[in-house]
Amino acid sequence: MTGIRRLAQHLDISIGTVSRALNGRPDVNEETRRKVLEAAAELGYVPNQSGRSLRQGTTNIIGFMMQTGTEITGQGDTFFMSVFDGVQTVFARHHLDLVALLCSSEEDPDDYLRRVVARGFADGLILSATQRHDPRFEFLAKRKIPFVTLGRSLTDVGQPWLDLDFEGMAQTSIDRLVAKGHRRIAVTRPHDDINLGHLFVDQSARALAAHGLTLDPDLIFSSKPNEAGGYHVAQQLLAKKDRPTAILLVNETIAIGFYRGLSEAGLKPGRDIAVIGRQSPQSHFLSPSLTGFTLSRRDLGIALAEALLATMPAFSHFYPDAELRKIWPEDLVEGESDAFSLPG
Amino acid sequence: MTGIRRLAQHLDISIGTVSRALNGRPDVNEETRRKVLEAAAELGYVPNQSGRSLRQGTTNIIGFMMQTGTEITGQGDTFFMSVFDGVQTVFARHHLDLVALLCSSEEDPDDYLRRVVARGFADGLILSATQRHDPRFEFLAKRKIPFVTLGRSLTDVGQPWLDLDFEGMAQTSIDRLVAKGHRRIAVTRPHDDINLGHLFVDQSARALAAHGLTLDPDLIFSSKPNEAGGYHVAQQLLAKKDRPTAILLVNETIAIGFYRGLSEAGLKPGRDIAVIGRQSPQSHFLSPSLTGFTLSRRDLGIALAEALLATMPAFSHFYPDAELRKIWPEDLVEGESDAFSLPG
DNA sequence: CATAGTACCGTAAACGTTTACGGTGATCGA
DNA sequence: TCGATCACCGTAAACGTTTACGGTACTATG
Repeated sequence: MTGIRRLAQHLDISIGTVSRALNGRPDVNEETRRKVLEAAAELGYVPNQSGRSLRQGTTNIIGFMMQTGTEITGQGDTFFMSVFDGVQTVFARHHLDLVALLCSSEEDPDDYLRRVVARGFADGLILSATQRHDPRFEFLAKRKIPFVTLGRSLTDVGQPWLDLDFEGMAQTSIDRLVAKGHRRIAVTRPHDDINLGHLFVDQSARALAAHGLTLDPDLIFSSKPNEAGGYHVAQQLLAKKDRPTAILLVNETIAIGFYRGLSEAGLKPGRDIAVIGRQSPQSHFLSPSLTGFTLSRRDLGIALAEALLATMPAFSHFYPDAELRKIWPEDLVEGESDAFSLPG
Repeated sequence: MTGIRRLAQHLDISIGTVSRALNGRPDVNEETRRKVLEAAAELGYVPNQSGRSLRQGTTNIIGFMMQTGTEITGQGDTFFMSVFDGVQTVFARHHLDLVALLCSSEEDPDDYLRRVVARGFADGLILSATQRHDPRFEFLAKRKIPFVTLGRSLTDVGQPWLDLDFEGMAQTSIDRLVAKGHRRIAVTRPHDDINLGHLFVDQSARALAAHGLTLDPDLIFSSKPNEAGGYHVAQQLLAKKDRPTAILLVNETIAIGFYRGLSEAGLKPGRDIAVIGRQSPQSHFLSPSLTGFTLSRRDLGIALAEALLATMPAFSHFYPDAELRKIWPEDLVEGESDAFSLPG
């Protein structure tokens, strides 16, 4: 005798009533409900998730898909941990659990997702590292699995998304640097086809064009999103004959390596080259201090969770006016790294 | 008509045979097995996990419990991502999935674990951030849930564990610094009751004692395991009248903040104070280069997975001689940060 | 008092698997 | 030819829930 049956026997009532009492159904006497809850606590009863989800086709789990490989690690770390925390605070209100679905670097992300969905693992999903053309979107849409993405994509199936304001960052940065007299400005972009790279580079080019300048294709540096990538960017940059006077770093983690690369060549950000990047817990301890964009990762996680729940029938009424598609604003924190300016 | 029943109907055989074919049972004709597998692939059939786990009481999921809070983030980031990758490569061989169980910073870890277990969420667990006295151990042992911990504890319920060699690191570091003439050596430790702090500090004291020296309680700095913690340690250290000439940093992430704190006061590691810490992807880009310990996180993950599986009846025969309790060796990478030495 | 309505509860089916058990036809040895 | 063995397959129960449905006792209403 296990589970709900044990509880029912202990109370000498039917399992149906026990279930109703526990699930807050109206048609159960408040007195018996009290007894049931009491006994459940006493016996440490927790509903078996397999039985429950088999019956209702729902798992109370939301999956956040991530890759465990070392390549993506650079941006996967503390950033997501903080986002998770925001997501959790929202989910906790609805008794939903968040788990990170860890796709091994050895497995194809699309295959992995297929498996997860077919198994009926989660009621909803959060995707990140969205590719420019992302087959996962259509797959999920076809199966009617609610999901939200952190990152826009050209593949649009009507799902909600949140994204960082890469275009705004590009625009603001370029305007700022041009105002300081810079004409030859470099940008970085991730090495893969992740969508944010396109957004950032394209907008940088447009912003430069608005000032009558062009983005030299030779000054677009691809880099892996980690410290080593930044170091490599510095090396590439230093090898150029006609060195740029300013650079935009799209990724948060590469600044550290980039600084190191510069300093090994005797160069200093803010004195010899203007650098604008993005803030992170690590970058706060760079010297000279980094001029860069910042945002509340926790708030981002909250918004992400709300956008997802707003599209799930069971929860949508809680979030009637959630922002389903939002470009998240970022603030520029002024540091010393872009102090370098050129005579008008 | 769904699931296995659909598949069976499509092939015009019974669901029992389909199930046996898919699960590799011996008593099924190889020809029919081929047909079943073919049809399964064609129709994209994947067994429903709820049904399966309800029946067999097993989930094929291993959970890695983590906290999402920002405090622990400092050590939760890239370190675990790499460990995950190693764990995954082992699990993939057995069709086990690894998920990260994200305990919100707002929830008590013990309560969270209780919930996870009661729900029958995972077949096995990996715990990290082990406390000196960790109630989770006894709880899991009582329920006979297989688990392995990353980190020793005073609470021993016979479970396998792997741990970093904090005592070895302390010993090696102290010996090395004493040989360079240092007498007044500071150490750091995590701010909470996590076990590794005790191991590290105690062994440092013993190692000093072996040289006839003592560990000044005033030179034991508690810090949060992140960059800000390191910065704070530097400030505390600089405020001492009788400043130590060397310091051991137990955590990987604090070096960056510590460096920054020193440099703001015009001090330089390796010139004004000897620093020994632990390597991380970030620390590679510190200047002067950090003398510190390193290890293969991926291999650690592999060993962790093997130790866990060795204690699970269904898999133990695959790992007859897995190391169930191992202190993981680390290598010292010599950098410039401990170049500072004192006259004999 | 008869009827309708209400509040509460028990019964049993259903979710999708796995697997013990039994059954069928074929092969084989005597 | 006949039983025994074997390879293979179908049947049905079971895992722990939820929930539609129906039933009972009580209350209200006329």
